[in-house]
Amino acid sequence: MSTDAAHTNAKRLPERTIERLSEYRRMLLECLKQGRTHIYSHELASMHGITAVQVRRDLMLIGFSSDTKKGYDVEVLIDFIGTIIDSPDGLNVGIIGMGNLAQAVTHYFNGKRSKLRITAAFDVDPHKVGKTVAGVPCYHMDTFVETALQHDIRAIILTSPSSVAAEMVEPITRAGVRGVLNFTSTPLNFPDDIYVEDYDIITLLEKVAYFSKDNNLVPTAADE
Amino acid sequence: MSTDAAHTNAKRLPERTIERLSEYRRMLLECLKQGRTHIYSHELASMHGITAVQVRRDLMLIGFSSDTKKGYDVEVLIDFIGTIIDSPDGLNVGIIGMGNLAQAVTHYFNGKRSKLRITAAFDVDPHKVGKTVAGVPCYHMDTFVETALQHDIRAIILTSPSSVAAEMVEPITRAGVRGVLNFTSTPLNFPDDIYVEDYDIITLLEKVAYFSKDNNLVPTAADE
DNA sequence: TGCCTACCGTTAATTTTATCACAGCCCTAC
DNA sequence: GTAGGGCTGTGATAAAATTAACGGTAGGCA
Repeated sequence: MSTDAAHTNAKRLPERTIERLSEYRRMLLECLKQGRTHIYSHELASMHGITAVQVRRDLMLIGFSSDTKKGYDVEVLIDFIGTIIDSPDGLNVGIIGMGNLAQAVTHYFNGKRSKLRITAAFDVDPHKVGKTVAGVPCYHMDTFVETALQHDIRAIILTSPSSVAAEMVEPITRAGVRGVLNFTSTPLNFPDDIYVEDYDIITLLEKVAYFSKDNNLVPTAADE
Repeated sequence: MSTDAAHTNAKRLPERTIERLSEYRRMLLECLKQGRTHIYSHELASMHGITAVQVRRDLMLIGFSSDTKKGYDVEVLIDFIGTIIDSPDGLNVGIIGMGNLAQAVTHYFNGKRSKLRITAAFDVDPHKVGKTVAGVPCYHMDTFVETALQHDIRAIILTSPSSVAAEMVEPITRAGVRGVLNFTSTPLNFPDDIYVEDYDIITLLEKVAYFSKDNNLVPTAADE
């Protein structure tokens, strides 16, 4: 009764499923490049270190089903995943902070087939503003809202220094952005209707370090 | 019978809890810097956009408990989290591929109080090998195994090009590394006793893009 | 001092996510 | 043809994570 789509039987896909779909697709593109036309669920699974059931379940969730028992048609599946996770007309992405990380991200995109386009970068460094950095025009942060609106930017990659990250919330919200990938180590309070993915590299590394330890258990009912 | 600690009542902490603990700590350090001595669970919670119950539960899981009702002692909690997620003597980290991403990661570490030390970088570019890049000595990838052993490197940040990522598995395994943070878009098959965290930036961005869409629901039992 | 508020720690319930198990069917081989 | 094997799709089950509920108690205040 509370969802705005309560009258239809619609369901939100699990976040992990979305991540895996993205990974499946990239693997499938690789397979396609190698001339492969069909692939079994267990093959796709082992490539990702997961189980075949997981793959089939994910595909079931998006309503994909194979018309043959010779595995999934690679090309068809690629397109189908695209209908789920892509926006039909693509989606413009802006990036705030044009340092090493931003340049790395931008370069990652080169050569990748994707409906995502990084169309504008923002920085305050006068050496970068007005130039094209890593193939993306760089604007001054002061002009963020109007430029973002001009470019119809819907998602933001935030790579500014953590110390100024909080100041970005207001302009990002005002520019009508719908999703934020936050590389900053500052948790940000956006309105609920903006999707935020916090992705702090220190946290990740500390997590890896924790699970790299020999002793990563915690005593429970045990006493001295 | 399979765990080496089966005789004690020990439990593995949830992955999410580890991530949050890392985030709590960084926030607490920030609070400490601002002269704050105590903090309530609901304050810590709202800073991270989660609930107070979640915070209290996480702290319960690691066996932390406050001796007062005036909130948690910031400094004490910081140290306690450290006893859980840090290795007592710190942990040496190596980084493979010294491009933009690696330099960004390395810079992120500067000024952060952490038991993690990036002590060696590896690349194949002769312009980088033998020099100090972002404060870290850079060795040739050919010398990886012996150098990693010398430095007692336990965790690896993998930022090489995806196309050669698979070739890194063997030397990393051979060097006795226990954890890998894989920024590559290639899923890697390490032995089970090596902890791997796959973090592909394209996947993340596609996820953000998906949840940025207006329509991210999937029909279930609904028909035409 | 003694009530009252509000915060903490913990158990229980719920929700979400992943795994198991199996029915059905296409494909292959004979 | 047709019997058998192997792959898919999915209901049932289990595991993981989050959220709710509540008793206990320190601290504030009259």
